Amino acid sequence: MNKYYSITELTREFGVSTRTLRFYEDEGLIHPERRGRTRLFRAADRHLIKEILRGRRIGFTIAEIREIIQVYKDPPGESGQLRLLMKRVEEKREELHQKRRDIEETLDELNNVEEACLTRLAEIGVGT
Amino acid sequence: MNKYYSITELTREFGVSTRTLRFYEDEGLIHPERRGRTRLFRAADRHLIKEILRGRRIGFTIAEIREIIQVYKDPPGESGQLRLLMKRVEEKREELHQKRRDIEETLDELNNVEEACLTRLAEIGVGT
DNA sequence: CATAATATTGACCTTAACGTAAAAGTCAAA
DNA sequence: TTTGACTTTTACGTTAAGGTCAATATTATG
Repeated sequence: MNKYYSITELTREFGVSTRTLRFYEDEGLIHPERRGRTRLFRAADRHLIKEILRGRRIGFTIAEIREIIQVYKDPPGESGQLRLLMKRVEEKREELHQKRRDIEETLDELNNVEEACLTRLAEIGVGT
Repeated sequence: MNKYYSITELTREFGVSTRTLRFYEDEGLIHPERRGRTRLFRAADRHLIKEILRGRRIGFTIAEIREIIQVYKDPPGESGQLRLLMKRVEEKREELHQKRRDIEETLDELNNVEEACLTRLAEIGVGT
């Protein structure tokens, strides 16, 4: 095991461009190894990419994602920093709860739209 | 009743700038009335703004939001269009489901971070 | 060995969603 | 009447997150 992933391998798996992965490296989110100039991605990098993309999907900015990664890499030791972090965590939680409510409401609306479509189709269907 | 809202009234309620509301008008999302040059917003506009901002929070683009509003304003009558719309609805639903999963996972992670903080704080607290 | 696939860096380009600043008009209150 | 709050339009600026293109390796394979 201990496999390496090539960049295109990962772009195919995740449906992103090489530019995107290089961009994430430039932004300090990932740090693939190198053989010569070529990037070699480890399972850990792959996993990190997965998390980055998840963050992206829910609307986190690169800066926010970087911050989160930083916290995992080296968590704060001082109590003031810890409290600050907890406050930020609480804020993010609120934000995500709101987003979840937004999604629920929108899903309800989509259901309504679909039903309206079906009703209308049935009406039309009768006359066809 | 039948009240009008001024633009600043709404910016305060929703925490957005006047630029934003004017932008939404330029983009054809809302159509406030006018008295002279001044915009007068109705309850319906206010409600629409609420929906626009909800869409924004879950990552919809202006174009997508406009499209949704359009569907409500004048739903397609032809069966081909209806089927197309239903397909789009299904896609959106998938997207939102994914997003909801992403949020759940991230909320779990936030919980972990918080717990780690508390644990660490307790450790430090002992020695302080 | 030639071709195709894949890799690199560097540089400029693009799009969305507003921000910001300028110049000017309206209206109420002190 | 002047100050302050609010309004308008026009127009250029900004930021994030990559896209796109060029020029150049490296590598595998038929």
